[in-house]
Amino acid sequence: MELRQLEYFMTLCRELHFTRAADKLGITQPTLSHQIKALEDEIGMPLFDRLGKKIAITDVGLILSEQCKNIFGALDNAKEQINELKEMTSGSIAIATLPGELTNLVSTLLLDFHKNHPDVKVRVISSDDIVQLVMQNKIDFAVTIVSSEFSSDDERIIKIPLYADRELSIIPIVQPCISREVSLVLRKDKFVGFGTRKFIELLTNEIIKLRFPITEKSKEQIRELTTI
Amino acid sequence: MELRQLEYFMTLCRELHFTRAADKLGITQPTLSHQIKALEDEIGMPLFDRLGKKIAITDVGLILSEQCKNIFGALDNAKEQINELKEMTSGSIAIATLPGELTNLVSTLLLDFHKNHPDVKVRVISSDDIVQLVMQNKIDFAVTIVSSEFSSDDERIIKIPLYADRELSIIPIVQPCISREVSLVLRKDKFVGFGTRKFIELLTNEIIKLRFPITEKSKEQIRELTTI
DNA sequence: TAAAAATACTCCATAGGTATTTTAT
DNA sequence: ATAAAATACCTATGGAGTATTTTTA
Repeated sequence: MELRQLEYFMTLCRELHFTRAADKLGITQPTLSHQIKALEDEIGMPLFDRLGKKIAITDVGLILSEQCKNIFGALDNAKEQINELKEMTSGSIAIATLPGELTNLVSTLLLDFHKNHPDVKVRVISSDDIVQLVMQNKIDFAVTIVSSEFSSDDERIIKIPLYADRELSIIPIVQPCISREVSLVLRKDKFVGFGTRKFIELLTNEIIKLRFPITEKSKEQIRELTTI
Repeated sequence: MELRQLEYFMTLCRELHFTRAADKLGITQPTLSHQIKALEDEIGMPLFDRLGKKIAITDVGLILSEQCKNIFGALDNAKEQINELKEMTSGSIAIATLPGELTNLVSTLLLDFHKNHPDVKVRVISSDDIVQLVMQNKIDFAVTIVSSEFSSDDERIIKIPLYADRELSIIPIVQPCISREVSLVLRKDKFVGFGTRKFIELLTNEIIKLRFPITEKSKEQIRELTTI
């Protein structure tokens, strides 16, 4: 069984007409007949009922066609995801972070990223006036700390919260809610194109991974405090 | 791209060693190298990093392998389902029903079944002493009305409720609960083998479909009564 | 009898093999 | 020095084509 044969089969399912299906596939009718027969022989049961000039799909054919939808769906997914990756293997990305811990955090991630995508030029800018840089299109996106109520007056700006300090607020008595959060800030119109979306996914995953132990530790400390 | 190549690819993913993978596949190492290269050429990116003697899967390879799992999963499903159908295309089935409406119901379904599986001999017995027939192995299974508390003293007997009259009991004032239900009765040791399982699935689906409008209508009537 | 599918055969593209070279431990 | 992958080249299976026959509406 080969993908080519399944492709032929699915076209014939749609057309229910050998000559027409063969035409759509850019092959001749005898070739299609042969390949369908080969499939049927391998399966050991007919896929179509030959009712004179008309043909109809059998139960077996129906089962196969259902699974073929999954197969070709998976192939499409693979192609789409790979194309996203391809877009990441060239071009350049400029990122800004607040000076301090965040800069180190992002830098570490970028070392890994550079290893996997050596052809992508990445520039990291450490600045205090980050949102301005995003708005002026000087950088692709920024990782920074903003108040959780932050929303830019510019509609093109998107804020993606990565983690919030107020995680600790589950015990408000011990630690009052700090309403600020580490966020990814970027322009809406930058969100698509040259693999930025994929890169952001990667970045957020890694940041969440990195921060997780800290959060855990905090929770542990809180639990200790509360179980006295 | 062909299934054969994806098969090769998945084996190489597991082995991470061309010679060993080729050996497992029953082909030679150069053939495997060729086919993997052909895949990589078609995709336009390497699937494996060649690090001297060791090889490692790339991000692209990882994406493809994930989707391949879905593809081969779908193929396995197709094969399994088709094999179930195959078992249904020969042999014989004997069914018993209570005289009356049920017999007609089942007969209608059997006409369709016979059309799709002309090689299967189906015998329908209309009898009052149904459970006895099942227990004596004289029939494969029965569709009958039993009390909802029914359970045979014979451990080999299985009861599969198809639908219950007490559906109506949601408004106990209008229609008191009738604790009897239409059930499929069969022997546990008959449950597997020559497609009986698949046929029961088909039968229950059809019966539920046939009864559904009636149930719906009842529900409608009930709603009308209650919304006065 | 006309239109569609099946069959018979021929051809060549490519999967697969053998022999060898290259490369990295 | 050795083990593994890549490369070169050859072979042959089977996918695809043309010509023809069979079938049925």
